[in-house]
Amino acid sequence: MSKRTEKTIVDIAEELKLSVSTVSRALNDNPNISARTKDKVKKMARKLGYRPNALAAGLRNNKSKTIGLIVPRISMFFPAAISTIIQNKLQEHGYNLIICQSNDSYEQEVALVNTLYSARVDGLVVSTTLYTTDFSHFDVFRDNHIPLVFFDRVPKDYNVKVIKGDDYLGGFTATSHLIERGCRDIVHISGPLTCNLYLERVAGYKSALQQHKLPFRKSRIFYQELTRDNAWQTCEKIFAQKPYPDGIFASNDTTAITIMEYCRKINLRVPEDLKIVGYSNDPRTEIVTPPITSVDQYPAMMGERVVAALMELVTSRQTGAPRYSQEIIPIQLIARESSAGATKPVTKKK
Amino acid sequence: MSKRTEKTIVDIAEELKLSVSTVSRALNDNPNISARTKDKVKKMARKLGYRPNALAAGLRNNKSKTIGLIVPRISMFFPAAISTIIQNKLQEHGYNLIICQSNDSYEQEVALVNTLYSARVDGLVVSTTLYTTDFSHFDVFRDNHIPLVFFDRVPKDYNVKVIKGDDYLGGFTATSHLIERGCRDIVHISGPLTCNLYLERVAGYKSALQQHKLPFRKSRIFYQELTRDNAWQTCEKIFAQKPYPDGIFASNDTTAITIMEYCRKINLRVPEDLKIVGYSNDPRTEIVTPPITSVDQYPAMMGERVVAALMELVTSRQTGAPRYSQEIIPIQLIARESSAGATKPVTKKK
DNA sequence: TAAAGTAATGCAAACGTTTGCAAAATACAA
DNA sequence: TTGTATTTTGCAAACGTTTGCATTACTTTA
Repeated sequence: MSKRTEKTIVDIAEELKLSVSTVSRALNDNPNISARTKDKVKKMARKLGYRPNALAAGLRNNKSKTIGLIVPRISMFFPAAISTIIQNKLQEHGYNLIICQSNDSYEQEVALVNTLYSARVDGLVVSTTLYTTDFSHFDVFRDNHIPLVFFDRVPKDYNVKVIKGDDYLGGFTATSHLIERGCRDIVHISGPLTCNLYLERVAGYKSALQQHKLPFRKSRIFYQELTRDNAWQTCEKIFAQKPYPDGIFASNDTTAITIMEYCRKINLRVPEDLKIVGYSNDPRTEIVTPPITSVDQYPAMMGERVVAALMELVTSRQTGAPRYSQEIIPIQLIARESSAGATKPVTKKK
Repeated sequence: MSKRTEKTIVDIAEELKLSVSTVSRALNDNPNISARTKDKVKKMARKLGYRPNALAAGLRNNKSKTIGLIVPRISMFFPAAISTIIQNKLQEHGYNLIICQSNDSYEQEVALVNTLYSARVDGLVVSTTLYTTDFSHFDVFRDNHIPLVFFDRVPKDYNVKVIKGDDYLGGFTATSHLIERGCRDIVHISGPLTCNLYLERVAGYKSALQQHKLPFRKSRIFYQELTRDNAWQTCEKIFAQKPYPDGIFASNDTTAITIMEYCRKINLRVPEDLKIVGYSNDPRTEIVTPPITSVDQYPAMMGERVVAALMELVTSRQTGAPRYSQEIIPIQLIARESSAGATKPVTKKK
């Protein structure tokens, strides 16, 4: 019985003795409807409390004015920051955003891709799971030429639009920074190598060591999901026996912060005894004591580029515009107290 | 040309020489379709790469299996935590979630409510803007009996389902705690009173003072948007002249953290010279030095209750189930170092 | 005043589902 | 076998829009 109040353009048409097509056109500001009619229609629409039905319009037009977004989790700084930007930018373009979290589960990601396809989103933005190595669940989008953009955690060997940070340079810069500040035995705590961006940071780390003629040792690098618990456990391993490292480059800030807490517990001074660099420039790095050096990834810029790329794809759905390409967002090292110390000459060996 | 690949149930029907109705029923596991037919249909659906069109189904059924969520911003701890819970819970119920941010702008909130209505969401969950005092933009939902649930920042005098924290008790507990730890001159930094929950916390603050026979002074309470910048400025005001307060109860953790940083800058010892209590139990309170006492609001519980309430409303759309009621989620004070100190007897005056 | 041109409106089909009701096919009983 | 009950399937309308094409209503010009 409650449904009696839902007005449609048919109601407007009847009320005004016009045809539905005229009403539809009037509401959409079609140029060949007279100004007077438009006015009448809009007034009546307001009077009746008419609300357009996006489902019906979407069905007819084959577009929903909705974009899907899949991120690992919304509670982590970097994806949250990007989601915010994307949401606000898309709003300006008149698009809605369906934000979904995969919780870093491959199965959930697959399920989400399918429901978002069913929802007939006009485009999909994804930062993949840590463990996504098979990308065939995105085929529906790619093969149907529905705009598809990946950011940050992006696929390897899958032709698609990609916007990522400069992770190689990030790893290289972070490590070089530690070396320049005097570190000679640097541990790297990395995410799992199934995720491409960690691979690149590791490559940057290695390359920095090499360039400064420092030995690379497999035992000085750890691969793990970068959670607080794992960080703590790894610290226990690292500091179970001497010699202690004099620097740690952690591939996220949660890990870096946890390392610092561990150091406090075992009375290791940061930065005097151990220097730490994190990744992402999470605001938390600034409020801990001492503040932690980190690698900024310019989330705002990345978010804006994602939306720009998406809108390009959306508007050029059938033109021959290239559906894939890779864009690299720069990084910047933000030096803070956790890696302070005299910049030492780096060419001479210890 | 790309559209040629989009299969529909009509294609399945033709392929199988069945009617579309049979195919539809088969896919929906309707009981009076034979098992053999169901099997055939599902096989063919898979073979053709059929994907249901949620828009069409939604139009026909007058439901979209989608819920809308409006929060001030997704990058703040509390709304982010709740959103995560809500999203994951809804997924279990087979619902999609459209997360939107109002950025604490009333105009944006109004706009979002309208587009979400147009999108024909099956329900709406809202934590309002700081400045929302007129709630008439929600009338469309309320009057059409579309499930509508508010949490945390909830309306006043607007009959609707509400799930909120125990803000009065939170304010009371936080203040009492400071008093018990020896504070006699307690500043309260509150959010704007347009938002109901701050009003209640203020009431709790006052009542605690009164109960311990401490004077309430208007000059010791500040109303502001609880940002980092505002917190810093307020600190400058507070510490521009003596006597300094010996305790501050801040209505969010960002403010509490900023106060602590300010204290470090002016060499005021926390907790010896000044004790601090925040609100929300943001994980950041735990990693700063010293860790900050805060009031936990049980976001997980609140999120779960929100979804439960929503699902109740959704499933009992036309039964006479009450569309409004208020639920209070408990709070708990988490005492940390920022308010440490001997528990002093509180009855005797200074 | 009629012809021709332009502006404004209407008709009807289509988008992809679901579902009440009718019809057909099968099973069961006599 | 025939009739009846039961299971399975099909027909067609409906959901609320949009849009190509046809039609009608106005202007303008000669």
